[in-house]
Amino acid sequence: MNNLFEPIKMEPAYRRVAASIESKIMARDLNDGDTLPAETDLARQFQVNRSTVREALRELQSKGLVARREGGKRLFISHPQPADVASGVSRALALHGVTFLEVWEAMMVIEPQAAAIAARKRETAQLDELIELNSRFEALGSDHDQAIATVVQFFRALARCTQNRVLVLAQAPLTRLLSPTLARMIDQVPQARARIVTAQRHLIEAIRARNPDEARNWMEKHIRDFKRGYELAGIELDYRVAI
Amino acid sequence: MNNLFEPIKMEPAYRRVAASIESKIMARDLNDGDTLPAETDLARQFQVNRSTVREALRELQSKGLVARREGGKRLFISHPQPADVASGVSRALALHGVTFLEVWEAMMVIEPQAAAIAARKRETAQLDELIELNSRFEALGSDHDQAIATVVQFFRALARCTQNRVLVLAQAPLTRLLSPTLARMIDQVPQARARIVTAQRHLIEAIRARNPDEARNWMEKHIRDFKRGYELAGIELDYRVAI
DNA sequence: GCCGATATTCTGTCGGACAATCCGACTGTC
DNA sequence: GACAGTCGGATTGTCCGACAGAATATCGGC
Repeated sequence: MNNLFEPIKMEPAYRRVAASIESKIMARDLNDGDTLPAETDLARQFQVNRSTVREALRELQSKGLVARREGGKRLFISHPQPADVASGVSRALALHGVTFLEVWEAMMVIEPQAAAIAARKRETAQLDELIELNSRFEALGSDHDQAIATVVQFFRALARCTQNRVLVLAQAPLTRLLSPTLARMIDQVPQARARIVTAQRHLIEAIRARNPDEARNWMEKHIRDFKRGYELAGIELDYRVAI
Repeated sequence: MNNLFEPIKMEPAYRRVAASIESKIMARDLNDGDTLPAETDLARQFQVNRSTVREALRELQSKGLVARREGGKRLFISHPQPADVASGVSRALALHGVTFLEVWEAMMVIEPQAAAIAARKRETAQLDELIELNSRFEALGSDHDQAIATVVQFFRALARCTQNRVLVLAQAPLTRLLSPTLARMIDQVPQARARIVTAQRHLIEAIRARNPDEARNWMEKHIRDFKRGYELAGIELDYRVAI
């Protein structure tokens, strides 16, 4: 049966301080770039000890709501950077033991559609970036780490072409989780590089021509190819991704 | 010209402590449910002050890597809960001023495909949950908050039908960002509720019959309907979402 | 106005302290 | 044996005070 009383929650001071600052940020009462008052000042305002304020600040810092400028001392209000958010998501997924197959399936959901949208909305500079990344990938020698980094950058750049920050953020963790296993695949499947170059070329052409269907189809092929590559490389598909 | 030496980065002790514990967790050297040593003990092991350890712990706590059991005192290793991760993502998107249109577009990318996969992979218990949520939504009176919560739960439950944790996590922030504006829409468009019930019924039927195409089509209609509802409610589509 | 030296501020870290409270063990009662 | 009291140790939340070193502001000189 149902309990009559809810457990009362005694939130510690450092959490209340953090929540208070956070709400000011979310309400845009404190804006991006504003400098936060000094710790002693905050301690005075909240009527708590500086240690307590510091613990609250660590929390905000790891949420990405405040940050320190390069080599700087004072804290500034900042907005969570996509890279940080994405790394948090990847960490969570990795810890939950998500398999390669799940990541791949999610990419099959997102990437082809993203490519189609990119074909409709891309801007010239973004197309140039894709072209640049493609030729850089082709020019790379045997440095596999570089190669994988370039492939990942290609995916990210393509996501940016959609002009949709939600899609950019949804996609970032996927490529991040993919890259370690992608390394193994490129190592062991000789023809992988050529196939990637080809797919990228066709994608670029479709996006240049603003042809969504063609872009979607090629992206689908491209992603499907990854799975084929994994199978060829003898990597089990229920391999738990790691970062 | 290029500098010979890179600036060495002097990471503060609390960050090194946090990184050290985090790496132990990521390497599964510390497993889910294990109790963390007491603060004084950690301070002794790392040879730093307890205050320093505490700042490190706050960081891990807000990343969701350690948590405290209900009313407990000791810290335990835990895996980031999807809800926490999703709320971090939504916060980031909201702070970046993402518009309703971007969220909607992302939903158009993810949800129909997710529905198709759900139709292929759902289990019986999950289908029952969808049915339950649908009838609960229909039975609800004029309590709009309850209604929206139920709609959101329906989306989440449908995502779980895909058996894909990546999709679940990718989708969660979207519904979260959608719900505040969804409230406004249901308030102002009288026929909205009936249309939602109908769409959910058709979705359930398609998923029950394991018919991916039908599920995809109905989900597409369903999401498209949201946008129509917004237009009817006179909500501007470049409205910045908030949480 | 620009530049360098100096003073000031602020952070990172430390040590110690104390109340609250959680936990486990122990005890006695029904 | 199940259960309510009691008690002591362990642990957290919070505080205080302190100090070195780095970043920042100030000021005098050109």
